[in-house]
Amino acid sequence: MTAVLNERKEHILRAVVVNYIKTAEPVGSRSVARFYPGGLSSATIRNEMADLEEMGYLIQPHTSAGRIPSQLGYRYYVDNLMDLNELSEDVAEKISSTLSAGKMREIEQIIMNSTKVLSSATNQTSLIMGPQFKKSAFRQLRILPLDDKKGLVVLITDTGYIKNKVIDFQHHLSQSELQQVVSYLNQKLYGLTIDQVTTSLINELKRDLFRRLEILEQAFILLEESLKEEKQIRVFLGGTTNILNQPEFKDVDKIRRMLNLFEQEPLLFKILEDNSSEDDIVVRIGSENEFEDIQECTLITGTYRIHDKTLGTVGVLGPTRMDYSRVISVMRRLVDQLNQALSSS
Amino acid sequence: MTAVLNERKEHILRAVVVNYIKTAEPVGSRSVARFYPGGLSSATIRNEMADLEEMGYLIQPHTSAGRIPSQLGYRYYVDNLMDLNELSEDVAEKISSTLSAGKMREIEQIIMNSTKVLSSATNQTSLIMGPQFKKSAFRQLRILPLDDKKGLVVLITDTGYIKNKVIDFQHHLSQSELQQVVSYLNQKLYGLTIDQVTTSLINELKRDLFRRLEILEQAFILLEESLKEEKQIRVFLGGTTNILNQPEFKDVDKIRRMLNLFEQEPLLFKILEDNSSEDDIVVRIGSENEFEDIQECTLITGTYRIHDKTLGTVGVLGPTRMDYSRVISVMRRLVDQLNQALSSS
DNA sequence: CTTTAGCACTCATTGAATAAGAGTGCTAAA
DNA sequence: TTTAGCACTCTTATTCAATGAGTGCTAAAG
Repeated sequence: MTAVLNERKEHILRAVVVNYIKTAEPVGSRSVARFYPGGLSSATIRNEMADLEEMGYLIQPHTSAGRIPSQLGYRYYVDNLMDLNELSEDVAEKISSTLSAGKMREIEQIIMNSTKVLSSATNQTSLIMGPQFKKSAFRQLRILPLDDKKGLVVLITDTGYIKNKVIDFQHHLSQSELQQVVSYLNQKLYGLTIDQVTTSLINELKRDLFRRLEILEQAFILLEESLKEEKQIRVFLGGTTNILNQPEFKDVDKIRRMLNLFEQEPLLFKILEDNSSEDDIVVRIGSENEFEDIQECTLITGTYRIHDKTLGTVGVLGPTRMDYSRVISVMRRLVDQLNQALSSS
Repeated sequence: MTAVLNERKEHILRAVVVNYIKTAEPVGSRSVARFYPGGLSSATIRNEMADLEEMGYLIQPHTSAGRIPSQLGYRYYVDNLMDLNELSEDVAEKISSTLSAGKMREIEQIIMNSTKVLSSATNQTSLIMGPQFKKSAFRQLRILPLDDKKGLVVLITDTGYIKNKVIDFQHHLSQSELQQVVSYLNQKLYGLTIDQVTTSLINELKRDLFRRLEILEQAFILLEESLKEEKQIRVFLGGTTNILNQPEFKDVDKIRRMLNLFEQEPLLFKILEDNSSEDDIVVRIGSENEFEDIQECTLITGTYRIHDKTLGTVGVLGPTRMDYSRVISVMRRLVDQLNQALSSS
């Protein structure tokens, strides 16, 4: 990857990153000297730090200040220097217990709880994208007559989504006519993902059915609305107030921009979706993020799956000065548990 | 109500309130003099203002500053001085169009949209409590067999709630057995509110049924979970970032406390529920609020109904320096539209 | 008795000047 | 190559005076 630093420089870079993550203050040569095992003097460290700055790994906020890691510095740290610390017992415990308590829970419930654990365990804002409805496979469609004018359409997918909608019948429908329509639809749609149920397919089905029964215009509404819904996948947020604890967000204006972002679900969705990869865990530091609004932040994402099918993405968003090691281990753990919790249902 | 002020004092109090609401700056005698129609000198105004302060309607932040309304001052203004300004055409339009666009919408969707209009039209944070599930009346219970091991329980209330849950059958159930159970349950439960379906009633039903069929343990889970849910009514928030625009929230610490509150749904629920009254619109200024966390704020609430049954509460929360007139007219309008939108579905 | 002009006074805010302190870069010696 | 030493830089905190908005009070005018 990037040019390899000699061991001493690596030590120093690590010292700066670790210290800065902890204190949020520029770190000077003296503190690094204390940190450095093979007792070097601060003067030597200063020279090395000047080098590291020239190479782009460190930044000096002003002449008489210590150094802070640059984006490149963080990147080098994450790629080469960071060692994943073990999760403390209680955090691991907390994650497991939150996710496995009652088995009989809705998928949304599971996810909402996940945002809570994730944000509290990382002290950052967490965001989790719910399972992508449009990638779920159609399993069953049912119509429950409520009275002779109304019915309840129920749509069930393989990922456990259950959508329903009350519809008005235009004309009276006999039980057997309803049966016919429903079983026809089930037969045609079975196994398709919601993605694949295009408007044209629906229209085709409609034509087909109208030939036999001149009714049921509305029975299709649920399907059509489900399609629209692809743009409305929910993103769940947790710990949004955590950013207020970060000194980099002591400026009210920055806070506003950030919270504003949090209110725009579609944007969050895009951000998460763009980062959803087959990879285990992705770390996007600063301007590595495509979205301007978070280019002062680091976004760490992971994907969760059910039966090896990618369902959604979980993310942690915070300032670039973030405890990478901790966040990554927490997220790894969470995704594991999430996978288990979901596949057992 | 409170002691009545003479006309001149009322004029002056109104001037102070209106000005302060607009500018967020303490208003001095000179600005009131400009505002006052019957050209009085600032000295006279000063005397009157000193009186008003002594009477508790005004406050002087420090000796050489103008006056700001006290809580009592706001109260007097709201009760006696405020004239409800007409809603501007475009705001009225916006509310109507948001709520009546597609008729075929879920109740949750309607409410989420409402929070958006409400917050953007008032520049404050809006909160809306979803229909109280527990006060809805049971209408129908259905069980849809999915395969021979699983079924979908569907619970429908008169307020349009549809709850569903996949259950595992412990043993195989014949179609007719299922029918029996279901119709028995429907008969027993019809018309009861969810509130009234107590655990003891459920247990009674269980005993009753077990005598006939030794199965269906899980069919009750939906019911039982529905009961638990009474504590989980969702509160929808809109425009939380609006508080950041208020000068009274320029302190990061206050912001944190406020946002923290916003993250605690159960608390929000309590706050709204306590304020839900049969009355049209309720204004709670400062310490009139029971909850400490919002005693620097004003909460204005209204209730929406369907067929004359109170369903939920909508609220606007902001600093006591709030444009009462505007918020109240917007809310009145919104509640009206909401009532219409809900009763037409 | 009420209103108003006049004036001294108060207090928050602003900006400049100063002091303190942290940390650097450079030089020269080890 | 490393290190001690020192002058230098730049931020932060503090003090101080100046500014100005607005008041309260008094005494005169209506």
